[in-house]
Amino acid sequence: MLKEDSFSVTQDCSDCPIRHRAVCARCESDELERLEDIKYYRRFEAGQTVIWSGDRMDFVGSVVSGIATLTQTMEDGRTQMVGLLLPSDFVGRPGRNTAAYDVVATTDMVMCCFRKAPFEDLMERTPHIAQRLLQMTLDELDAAREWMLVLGRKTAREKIASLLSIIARRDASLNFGGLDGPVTFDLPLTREAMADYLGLTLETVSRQVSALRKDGIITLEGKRHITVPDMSLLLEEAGDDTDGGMLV
Amino acid sequence: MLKEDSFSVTQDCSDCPIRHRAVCARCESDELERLEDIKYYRRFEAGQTVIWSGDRMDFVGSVVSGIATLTQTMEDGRTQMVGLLLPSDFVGRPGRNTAAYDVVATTDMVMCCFRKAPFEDLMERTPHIAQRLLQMTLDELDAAREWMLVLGRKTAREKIASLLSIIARRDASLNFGGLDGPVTFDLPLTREAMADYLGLTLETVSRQVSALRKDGIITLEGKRHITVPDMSLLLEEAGDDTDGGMLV
DNA sequence: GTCCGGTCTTGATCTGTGTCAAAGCTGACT
DNA sequence: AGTCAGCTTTGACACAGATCAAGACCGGAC
Repeated sequence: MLKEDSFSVTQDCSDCPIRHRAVCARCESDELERLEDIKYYRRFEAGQTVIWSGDRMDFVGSVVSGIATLTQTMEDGRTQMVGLLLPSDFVGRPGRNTAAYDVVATTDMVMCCFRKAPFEDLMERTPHIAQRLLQMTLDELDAAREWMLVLGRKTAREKIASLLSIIARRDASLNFGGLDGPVTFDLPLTREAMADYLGLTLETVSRQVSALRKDGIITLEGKRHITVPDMSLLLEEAGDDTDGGMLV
Repeated sequence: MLKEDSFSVTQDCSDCPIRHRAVCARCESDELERLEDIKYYRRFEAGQTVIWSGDRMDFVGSVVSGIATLTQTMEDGRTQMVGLLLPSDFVGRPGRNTAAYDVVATTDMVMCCFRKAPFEDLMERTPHIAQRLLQMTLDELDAAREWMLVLGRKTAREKIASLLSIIARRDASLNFGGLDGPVTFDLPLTREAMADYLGLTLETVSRQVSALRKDGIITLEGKRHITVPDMSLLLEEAGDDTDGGMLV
């Protein structure tokens, strides 16, 4: 279950600042009005595991700001990140989930609760929203499968390039920036988190990031601020000339 | 698009031999009757790619017999299998799919076509079936995420053990067999296909299968017929003591 | 300022898996 | 029966990435 004391309601949803891909009081007001249910913000603080593997999800929500990760763990402690939650991403599903949600940076979410179970409501009362939910789930499935290719077949350098291009793309689309000129963004993950995502060690991540810098594919300011002079070069490094959307 | 000449209608669905997890004329007759649409068998022959990456899926169906795989490919030819279709599995989704479906062994499917687009029909006319579709998609997503852990963090030996235990479990559940005593099954995949699934080379697969045999975890008759004397030993090798369901 | 913990980089070495190569097996076809 | 092609096994070696270890950097607490 959600640990009730790990977050707090901060404000009403009415000034939701960004467009959400899922359900959101601002952007989908006409659809959600009819649900007549509660919409509100919740804030999750960094460093917490807010949903545990095996928890039942009794809500739907959309990320407004911050970043969280979805992680699978083995008994001996090995972990694999299986998803990244960035602003505009949707959270929530019927039944139990199998991965743990860890908050990396303070994250605000728009939560939508329902009088009945959220998913019964969604399916019965608003089939068109249910259809969107299905579409988003399928998108996540596609993303997971593309990531399987990254994990199974790409080299360390290609993996790093893949991750950077995903984050760059996500960032650009949120800020309505283009991918033609240089792209600049802040890396929201530590080297260790990147390693967890890519099935590598943090040392290898560090080395490969340095290598990409030496080769002029990326520029670093500090540890986290990255500029990509030419996205097509990065995509080439990723072994990924299709510039179609990848990942979550 | 489905290559229309790559399969043929063989018989009516009325004698559908197995229970399907998805939609099936026999098992869900009351639900599907109301759709008043065509249900029929189609046979796909081994060695074909029947659906290509980027194809639009204009049908839903369920595997009756045979085996097919879902594969992602890079431009340089590296491939990663991202899903396995075994009897009782469901196929079909709105929109385009990103992976190619390859038929490994002659596969019969129950196809359900609709007067309108299949997924509009599903969502609008039968929300309870739509809900099942969502649930199945989520199950696939869970499976994909568990597989990401396998690909990213497990050793070759653990990967082999994971794959074998998945197939053993699927096989046992289809044949209503238990997992307590010895489990026997036929490996439906070549060493190369196993390697594609596991992000390994076929040589490594061969070596690790031999190693598991030498260590008494499995017994081989011929190349493909496998007996697992004690499933718990195999699960331990997989680094996977939870005997919960994995993968597709 | 100094200390300190967390993060990141770099180096040296080790090892698991890939690569290349050769040969064994098995079933299908003539 | 022989032969052939596809699949599989096994060996020798190479190399990418892991592991172990030492420091560098950087921001916050005091």
